Amino acid sequence: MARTTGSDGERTEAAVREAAVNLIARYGYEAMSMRQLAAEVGVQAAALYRYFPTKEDLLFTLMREHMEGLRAAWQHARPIDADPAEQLAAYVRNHIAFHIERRHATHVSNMELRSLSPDRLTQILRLRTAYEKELRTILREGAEAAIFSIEDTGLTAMALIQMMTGVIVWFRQGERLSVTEVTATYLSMTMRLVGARMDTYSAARPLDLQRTL
Amino acid sequence: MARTTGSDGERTEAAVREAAVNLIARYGYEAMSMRQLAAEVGVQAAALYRYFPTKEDLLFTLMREHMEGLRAAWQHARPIDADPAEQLAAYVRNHIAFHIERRHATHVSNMELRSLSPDRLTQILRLRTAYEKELRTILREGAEAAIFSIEDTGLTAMALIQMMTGVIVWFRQGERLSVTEVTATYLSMTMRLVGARMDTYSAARPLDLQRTL
DNA sequence: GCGATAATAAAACGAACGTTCAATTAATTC
DNA sequence: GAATTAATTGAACGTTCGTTTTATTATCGC
Repeated sequence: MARTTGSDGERTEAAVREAAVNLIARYGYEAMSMRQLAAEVGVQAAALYRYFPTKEDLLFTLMREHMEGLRAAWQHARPIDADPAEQLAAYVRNHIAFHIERRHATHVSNMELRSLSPDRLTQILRLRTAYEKELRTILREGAEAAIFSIEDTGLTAMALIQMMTGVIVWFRQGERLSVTEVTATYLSMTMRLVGARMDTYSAARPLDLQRTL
Repeated sequence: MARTTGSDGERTEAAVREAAVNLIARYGYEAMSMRQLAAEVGVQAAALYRYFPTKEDLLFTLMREHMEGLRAAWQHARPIDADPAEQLAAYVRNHIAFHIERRHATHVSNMELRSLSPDRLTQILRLRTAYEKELRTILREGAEAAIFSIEDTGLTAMALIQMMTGVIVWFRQGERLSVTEVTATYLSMTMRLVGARMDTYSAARPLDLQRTL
C-alpha cells in the first residue's frame, strides 16, 4: 500500500497539528512518540516526516504559532486611546479568553520550553517577552497617571500573568462557573491588585461584562 | 570492580535525590535517563536500583516528600488564635519562602504529575488539595468576619496560589530584588486582592516585615 | 489516458532506553 | 581473621525511540 484514497496533504497536516497538541498536552513532548502520534492521526509514522522534518520542528511550529496567535489576538483586541484601566481590562479579558480557548496549546507552550534547542527557545521567549511587555507598559502608564497604585511594575506584571494563565489549570467548561463569571471575577481581582482608583470594577463592571464579552 | 572504597549507602542515596531533582527540573522526567543521573552522581546506572526500584518510584518519592515538607512547614509556621488577616499573611510568607528555597523540587512536583501512575497521582493531589484547603478556610473565615471582601473563595484561593507559586519562574537569588522585598510586595498585592480591611498591609506592614521575616 | 507529482506504506537503521543479573570488592560483625 | 553483609561494577536483555529509504499507489494537469 502507499497513497490511500482520499488522502489530502492539507487535511493530514492539520490533523497532525491537532493531535500533537492534544497528545503533548496530555503526556508531554518526550513521552509522546511519533508512532503514537501517527496512530492518532490514522497514518504511518513515516508519513509525518512529509510535514515536519523532525519532532522538534513540530513542537517549535506549534509553539510559535500559539505565541503569534496570542500577540495577534491582543493587537486586534487592544483599545486605542483608552485610559490605562480600560486597557488593562481589555488585556485581562483577551488573555483569559485566549487561554481558556486554547488550553492544550497553552500547556504545550508553557511546559515544553526545555525541549527546544537554545536558539529556538530564544525565539519563543522573545515572543513571550514582547507580549508581557505590553502589560508592563499599561501598568507603568497607569501608575504614572496615578490611576493605579503599584509598588513594582515588573513584579506586578508577572504576578498578574501567572494568576491569569493559571486559570487553565483548574477551569473546565460547563462546570460551576462560566467563562463570563470567571473573567468578571478575575477582572475585579486584577483591579484591586493594582489598586485601581475606581472600585467600580469590583462591583458595577461585572454586570457590564455580560455585554462586552 | 565492585564496591568502591569509602562508599556509603546513605550518602549515595542523598546524592541521587539531589541530582535527580536538579536533572528532572532542568531536562524533565522523561528526558532524564537513569544513566545520565548515575553519571551525575558518579556511579553506574545499576547502582541506582539499590535505592529506588524503578524510575517512577524515584519521582514519586521526590514529590511526596516535597508535598509533605510543604504541609509540615505550614503546620510549623501557622499562627494559632490569630485573625484571618494575620493567618493569610503567614500563609503567604511561608508559601513564598518554601518555594523559593526549593525551586527545583517545586518545578518537579508541579510539572511531572503526568508521569505518575493513576493512584500515585491521586496521592500527590490529595496532599496538594489538603494544603490548598487551608488557604480556602482562611479566606472563608475572613470573608465571613467581613475582614476580607471576596467574590468566590475557591477561585480566589487558586488565583493566589498560582500567583505566589509563579515566583519561582522568574525569581533568582541575588538579582534586583531580595526575598524580603518580593515577599513584602506579594503580601501587599495579596491583601489588596482579597480586599482586606486594613490597608495597613499595603503601606505600613512592609516595613514591619523586615523584622518578621 | 498518460505522465508527473503528491501522499503514503512497509521495512529497516542504529542508538538509547529502563532494568536485571552475576560477579566482585569494601566494610562490618563476631 | 573468617564470615557476613553492604555497595557497586560491567555486561547484557528486550524494547522502543526518531528517522531514513525504497517502493507503491492515488490524484491531477494536459
